[in-house]
Amino acid sequence: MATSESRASHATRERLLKAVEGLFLAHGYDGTSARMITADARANLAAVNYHFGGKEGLFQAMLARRLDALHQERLALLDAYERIAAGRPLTCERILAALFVPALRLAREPKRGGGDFLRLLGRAYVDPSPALREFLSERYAPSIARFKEAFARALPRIAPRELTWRLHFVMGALAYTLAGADAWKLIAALNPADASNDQLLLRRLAPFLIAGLQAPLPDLTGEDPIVSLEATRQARSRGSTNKSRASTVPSTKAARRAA
Amino acid sequence: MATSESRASHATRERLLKAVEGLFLAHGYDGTSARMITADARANLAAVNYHFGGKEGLFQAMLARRLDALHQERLALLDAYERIAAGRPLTCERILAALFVPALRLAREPKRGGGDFLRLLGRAYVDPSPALREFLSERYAPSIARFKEAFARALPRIAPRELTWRLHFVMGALAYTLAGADAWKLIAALNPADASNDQLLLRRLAPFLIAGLQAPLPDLTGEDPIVSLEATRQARSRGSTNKSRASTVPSTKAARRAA
DNA sequence: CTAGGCTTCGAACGAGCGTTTGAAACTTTC
DNA sequence: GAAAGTTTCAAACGCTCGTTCGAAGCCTAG
Repeated sequence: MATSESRASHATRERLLKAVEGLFLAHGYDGTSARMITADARANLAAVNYHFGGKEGLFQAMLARRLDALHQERLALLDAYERIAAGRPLTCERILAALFVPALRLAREPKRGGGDFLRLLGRAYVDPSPALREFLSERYAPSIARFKEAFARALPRIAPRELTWRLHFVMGALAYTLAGADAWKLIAALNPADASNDQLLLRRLAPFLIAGLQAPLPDLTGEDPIVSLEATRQARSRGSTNKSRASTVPSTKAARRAA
Repeated sequence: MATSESRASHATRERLLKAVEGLFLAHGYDGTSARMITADARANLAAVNYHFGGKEGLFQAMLARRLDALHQERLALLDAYERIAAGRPLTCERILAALFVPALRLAREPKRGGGDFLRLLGRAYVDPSPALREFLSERYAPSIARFKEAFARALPRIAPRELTWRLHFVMGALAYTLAGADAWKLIAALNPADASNDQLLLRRLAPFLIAGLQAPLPDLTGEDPIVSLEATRQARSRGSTNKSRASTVPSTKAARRAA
């Protein structure tokens, strides 16, 4: 003990983490190779395995460094709210605030999160690689469980099974919207006071998520009310623009015969 | 001419398209290999190159088959709305309806879309592979341009540059939310009348997107109103749960020394 | 100054990747 | 039923992947 994790500069470690952060954002897990990372970090190829045990370990360390802080603050905020509530169930608004206020705060802290934090959150949420999916779902399962419990007390009418799905949806919509909101912020690049956009954005997002959480269970059994009031006839009767469109994708057989 | 595209059964082509659809949904572009696809489709490895010219061509053909129909219906609906409007600008609600009503309709048509259509839409939108990103942005640029033009007429106060960003955000939020809404639908797996959930979902999403589109330009210049009303003190003063957390990710140096 | 633990380095390994090839099998046409 | 065209097949190609290895370099403590 006390040997590693402390003394030396670990400059290479830091450079690798920085590099993999940017590359993961741009290319995802499968699209980022160890050689790309070490080239970007100006480190030797073997450094990934030496410092992190492999590509998977490097990505997990990068994600843990960013997301541990997020879930830590989320739980702290949830604790604070529940202490204030003194036993009574929290409102959905409060629980949602505990979910995304820390995300916004970290996005504004260059040290623990940074400007790309929200985009990183979105990427991590949608990346299909099992190495990341398993890591995230395992490591943050306790945090998710705490929030699920809070929602269960706030929404006693929703069965636990359904609540699991809805919470999953909330987390997804949150990550997705925040990730999108990052591009949003680029709009105000000229104006340095871009902060309140986040606040406005979430003020609008919250009612949407709350409505979704409280939505009635599927017992309306209506025939098919969908899309009924919206132009059922137009798009069908008209042959649309024209049908020459599909030819843009070559069928390749013709291409090979030509050669 | 007239030789290909028509006569034979093309059963292998169809099986490959079906297989790549499911595999892309589960593993993304980089995570899906040609060998996985041909194994799943019970076809020879070379079939991918014979029928589609390569892995990239197969993915593009699969996406084109699903998304061409979407954008075709979107444009047809936009045309219909503009014909009714007779020169006057459309409302944002109408334009948004032209964007996502076709998506919902295709999701309910097993032939041209299918139950996984919305998830496929989301995956396609977030996949980081250049082969897909370039293809999508090039092929559907005209469609996007048409909608941007419609929004520009509906929102004359928003500068074109900003509108580009906001439209991009709308498309993202739409795809993301619809993709999330698919998991949503699994809730009602028991109940076959799960249709109106989509409608409800989009009824809530539309006001959110419209508010975002019409949001005032960043001129509030407030100091830093963010997160001010939400628990600035609690999460900081308290050391949160405990700091033993980070040990779950091994530093690998210790692991290697132990061996 | 020297010994010993970290860290870096170049080189190589086996495995899996997308793609190519030429022959075999099948289908269609006359 | 032979000829021509289309599709399938097994095998191999060159390449990149993540990982491993032993030697060399570096820093620090004795």
